[in-house]
Amino acid sequence: MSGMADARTPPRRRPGDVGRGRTGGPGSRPTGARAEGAVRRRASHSLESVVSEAVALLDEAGESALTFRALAARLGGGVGSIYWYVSGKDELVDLAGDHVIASVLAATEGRTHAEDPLDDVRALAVAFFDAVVVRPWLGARFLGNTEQQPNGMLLYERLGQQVMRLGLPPRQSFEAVSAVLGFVVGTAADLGRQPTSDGPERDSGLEEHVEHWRALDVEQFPFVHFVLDEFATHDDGEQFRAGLDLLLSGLRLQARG
Amino acid sequence: MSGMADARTPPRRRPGDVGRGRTGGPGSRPTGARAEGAVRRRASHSLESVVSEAVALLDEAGESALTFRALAARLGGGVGSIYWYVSGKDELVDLAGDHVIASVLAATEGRTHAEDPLDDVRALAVAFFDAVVVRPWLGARFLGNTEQQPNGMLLYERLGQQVMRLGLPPRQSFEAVSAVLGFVVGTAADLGRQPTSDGPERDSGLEEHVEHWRALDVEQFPFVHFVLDEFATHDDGEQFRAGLDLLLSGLRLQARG
DNA sequence: CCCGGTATCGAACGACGTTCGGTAATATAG
DNA sequence: CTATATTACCGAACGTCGTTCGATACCGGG
Repeated sequence: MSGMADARTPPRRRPGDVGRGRTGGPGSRPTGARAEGAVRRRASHSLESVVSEAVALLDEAGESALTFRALAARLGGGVGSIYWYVSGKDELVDLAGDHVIASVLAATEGRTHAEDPLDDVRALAVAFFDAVVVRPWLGARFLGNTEQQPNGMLLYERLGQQVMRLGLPPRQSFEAVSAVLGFVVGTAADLGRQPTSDGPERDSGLEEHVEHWRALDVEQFPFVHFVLDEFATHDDGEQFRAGLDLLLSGLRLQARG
Repeated sequence: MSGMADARTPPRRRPGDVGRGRTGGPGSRPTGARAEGAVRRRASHSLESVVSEAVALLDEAGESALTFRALAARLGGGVGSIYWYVSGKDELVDLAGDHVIASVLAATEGRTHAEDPLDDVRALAVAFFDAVVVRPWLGARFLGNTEQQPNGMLLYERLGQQVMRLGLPPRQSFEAVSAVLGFVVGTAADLGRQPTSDGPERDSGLEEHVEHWRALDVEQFPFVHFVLDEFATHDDGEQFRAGLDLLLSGLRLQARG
């Protein structure tokens, strides 16, 4: 977005190829802790700590909170050090997203396949949705990138393997998986907007929203008034699953046809 | 994203309430043209010109190209002037998005209702998709805001009115409209990534992508290889409509329930 | 003519991503 | 053990960004 004008020059190098920068060498310490006596004045990082602290920062205070300066402070080091592990902010956010997807995959791994392939698809979709809905930054960034990151790829494959069991031709299988993924990410990003204020007032601005809707002219907005109560009392997860079921029942229909 | 730290203080005022800042006064000129003789050294703007130039900037060169400095230069004026019309960048992008949605609404207005309500839903959804898929900035920004902007609200209502004709109860109607909108925006944002390179090489990086997929291990990624050819030859619009039809056929099933 | 509201201007500010020369810590060689 | 190379870290400095603010031009009504 700024700084130099032009092409993306990669950093000098990367420690290993994947994983930690300082694997297990002597004096290897956890996440950038401070001096452990009186020795060692410089901090020590690792790709893992950089990425997971980035995720923490994003989860705690949103996309705007992830700055190289804030991240460096959190790691107890300097700004420039981060560039040893990532080539820039884009890559950092990509890695953070992939990190989250990895946890989704881990959480759903090993689940024995249900008899109905679509039950497996649903379970995977719901798990992914739950991870994205509380992370607006993930939805916004991952649209369009989902199938590019390693773990995004794995998620895509896992979903696809279940759809394959339906016996549809390649084209329809491809379209089905893309549709499910698009729906999940789109809906999750669309719904994930609660300020998470869990104090005494946890309207999270919803009542305010409802009031705004109610104030609209009934004759000009008949539908809005028709569904106003539903909007006021809706649960995001339920709403998502209802939409997902519409999509999946359409898919089942196609599989039978 | 930066500058001052805290609360959003609105600007001094807004010229009218909606529309032009200098409505039709003497010497009112189109979009910030330069001096028309030797007189008048200062530029003159309007909310409309500010917003439409912002849209043009976004469409021509993407989200990062929308800068207050670039916009001011395009309008032939100074940076500070823009703040007379909008309170900040957020509002500017919101207005730009609403501007685009307004054009979608205008383009689909007056279409006589088809016999099948779902045909109307589909037409509206496709029109909206087409507008978003070529505008990544719209998708990314409008997730979660869709139902907040005036024209977003109108789009929601228009979609809802067609769904109402299915005779479903409020809850299911609400869920259906939300699902369709989420799917449209999500999928559009997901697909809208062509670099629009229309030179001799218009792979737009797709072949590169295909190669990357092909290189994956067949045993570990059976689904990816199963749909590889489809991915290589797919058309975004077709893919979207196929997914939309799945969703709509599920909805039809529910309406017959 | 002047005067007050309206609209425009651009220098300046702080935060941001990124670069780069320098340096500490460690590994390896002699 | 010393010398040297490699690895990892550091933070001042640069250019761009959104935003603010006092100054100033424009304009219609007294």
